[in-house]
Amino acid sequence: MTERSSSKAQAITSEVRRRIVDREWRQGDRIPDEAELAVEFGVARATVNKALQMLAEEGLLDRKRRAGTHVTVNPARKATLTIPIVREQIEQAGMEYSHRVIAQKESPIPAEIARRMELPEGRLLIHLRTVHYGDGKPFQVEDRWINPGAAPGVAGIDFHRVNANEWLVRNAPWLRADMAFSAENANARDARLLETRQGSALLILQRTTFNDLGAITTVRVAFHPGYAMIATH
Amino acid sequence: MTERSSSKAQAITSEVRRRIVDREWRQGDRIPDEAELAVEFGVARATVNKALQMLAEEGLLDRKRRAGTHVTVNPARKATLTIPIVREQIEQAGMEYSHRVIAQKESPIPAEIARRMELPEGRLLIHLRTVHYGDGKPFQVEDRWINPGAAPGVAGIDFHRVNANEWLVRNAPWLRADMAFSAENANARDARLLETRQGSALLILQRTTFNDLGAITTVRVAFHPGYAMIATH
DNA sequence: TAGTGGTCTAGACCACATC
DNA sequence: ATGTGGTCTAGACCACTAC
Repeated sequence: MTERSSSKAQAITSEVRRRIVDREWRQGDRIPDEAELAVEFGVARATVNKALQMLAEEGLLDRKRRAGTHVTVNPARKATLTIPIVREQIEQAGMEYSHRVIAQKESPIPAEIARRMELPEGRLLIHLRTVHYGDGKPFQVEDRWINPGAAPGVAGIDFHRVNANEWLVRNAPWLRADMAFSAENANARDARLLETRQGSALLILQRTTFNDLGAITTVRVAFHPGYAMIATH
Repeated sequence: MTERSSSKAQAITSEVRRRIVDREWRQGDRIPDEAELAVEFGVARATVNKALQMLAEEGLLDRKRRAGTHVTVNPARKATLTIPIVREQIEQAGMEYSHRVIAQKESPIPAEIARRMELPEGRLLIHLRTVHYGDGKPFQVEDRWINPGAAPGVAGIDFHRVNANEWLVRNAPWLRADMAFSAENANARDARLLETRQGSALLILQRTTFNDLGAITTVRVAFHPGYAMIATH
């Protein structure tokens, strides 16, 4: 084995990855079965199983009962994004965090929001618009709808004093989330709040979270121009 | 246990998730240790271990030796994006795929590309610009640099005939990838190729891949206006 | 230093897809 | 029908770190 790692399973993933990258095992090839690899590497089959399952999750291997394990032909690229809590992100960058609530009120939800939250149109939800700043410079604008029906206790909260994101994270854990990234030209309101010119390209993140009571919250985040979201693999 | 699932470990993750969402176990709480849960659920400790490790990877639990397992206080939201191969994506949408190579030539790399690829400035690489179409409508514009030093055999390929993305995926598997999403206003060239107006907000994906020989390729993909990248959790 | 999670093993049985 | 991966078990030892 070329690589020593913290664990045997890790060492096996490294070695299998190497064989694939060095094209000893090519796309579409069937690789030896778990029992054979267990003998080759001198470990239990369960250890090989763990290693190969990690690589399958990464998308490098295709595994099927009876058919065996094959090197994936067209690996779809998977990327993991971490969407941090705004305040933490800003503070980690060494800037001072602040935020300003532009509006907090109860409103009937428009059709688009109803669709995203899988709720009937016109339902009364809490509508919240906030700007988050780093060292006084606008970092992101947040347009959020909160469903008290799925977030008990939210009705009495004054989000001028409490950060909505953090209150929700702490008090309404979710089971499922929908998320989408896109780009939009800044409208007049975005431009004003982000202190940029109308038409600037903004990275937009839309996220809706659900628990067993339904949609908790949906939010549209517009980042300041030039912001890039980094992913890893 | 409330939920029956395909496997015991899955059933345990569901039940633990339920206890967290229902706030039986609250943020910061220490949960029972693996041995106790194994007794409660009537399974081996290894099975509990597998279940809790899955939840820890998801970010719902914090696990430390000796300190035990705690419900994460500020769960950072993780999202997994799948970046499909263009052709497959277009065909899956029921459209006919085509592409057009705008330029293929050897050029010295500019500073920005050199930095991204961790190569010396001025090195001669293959520079490729391609537009991908769905039913004849521009879907994305790709501006790519390929390093023959890390992708042996690439020098002789005519990318007018072979799709670069697919050739690379098949012939130069990577070990590491850097990736970033951002938004840019369409420049004149983007606008012309995507058949949109200059200044449109475009979702931009930049990706650089590496193997043990160094950077294989770096690419800037500009999607057509309105495109959204969907993530799951 | 002791309690907790991390990992591994040898063996077993099962589920599934292909042969 | 049979070979392959999926999962589980009981037990063991180890590595970390909070106490």
